[in-house]
Amino acid sequence: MAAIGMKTGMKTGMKIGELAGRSGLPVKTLRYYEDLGLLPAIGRSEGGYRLFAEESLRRLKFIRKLKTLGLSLEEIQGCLAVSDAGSLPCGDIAIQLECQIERIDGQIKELRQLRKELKDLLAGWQSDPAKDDAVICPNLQV
Amino acid sequence: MAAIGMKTGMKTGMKIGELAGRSGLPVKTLRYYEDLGLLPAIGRSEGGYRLFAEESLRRLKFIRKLKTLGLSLEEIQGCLAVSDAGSLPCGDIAIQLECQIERIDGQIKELRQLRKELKDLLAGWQSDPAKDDAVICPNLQV
DNA sequence: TTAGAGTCTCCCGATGGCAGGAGAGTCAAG
DNA sequence: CTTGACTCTCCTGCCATCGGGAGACTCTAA
Repeated sequence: MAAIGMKTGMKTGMKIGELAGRSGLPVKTLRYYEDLGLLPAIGRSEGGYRLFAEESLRRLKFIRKLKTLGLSLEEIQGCLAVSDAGSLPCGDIAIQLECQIERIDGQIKELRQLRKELKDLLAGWQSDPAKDDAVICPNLQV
Repeated sequence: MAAIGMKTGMKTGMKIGELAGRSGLPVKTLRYYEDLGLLPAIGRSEGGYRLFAEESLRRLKFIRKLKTLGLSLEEIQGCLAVSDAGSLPCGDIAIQLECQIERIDGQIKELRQLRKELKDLLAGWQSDPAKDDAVICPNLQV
């Protein structure tokens, strides 16, 4: 209690709109994250407004970064839990990212397989085949 | 009205259960397709049961084939509409399949890009970096 | 004091392709 | 006639990630 007008010192938290503006995320998203436990508020104002710490900005950047890397909110929550427990989450994050790479590899493999199938099919495609009432499209062996 | 017991000749359509059994698809799916207009029934029995023609089996094979190739039911419906209009849908199907290849290429590209990003990130990963209170994970530039 | 902006909770919608179930009617065999 | 299998319509849920809006409340600046 030193001086009057301690605007910077007496931070009691920012409201959700400010956090939205500063983070660039919609208010809805922030509420959603808070509901999930991903983004804890430091409390509520007398009127019931969520109050967030400056720290939340860092947390949001972290969340969005992992999201752009393809992690689900649930996986991100796991990483954050490690961080919140006090230890550096780097190891756990690395594991998640490696899992993500494997998932991506699997997806790429499937897509390539499918692509090959399509290509092969189109390679022998007859644009104007003899009409065959026994099939809808003579190019498809169904 | 020739003979009695014209079991094979007097086909008035099969009920949904038979079609399900013969096509290997769940009843629910068939009803869904019929609701969408993908699989028209030839009518209803007195009791209100859907009645399907033999033709429906061919149609279902066609649908499932295009589905395994990654087309949406909406796209398949487009192909079927051409067929139903009397012309061979081969050309339109080929267009859809080429679109599908392009989509797949786009997806593969995105996935590869993402994979590269992840790999690069992990390449310089420090499993036990110096603690930095300004970031949650020092390996992520957020 | 009052207007307006911000915030609250709660509920619905959307995407795609069905699955599960309730409650009621239909049909064939015994 | 009865029983049990089949079918009908209609409603809900799922998977993830929010977006939109209603109705009520709070806060701030003039």
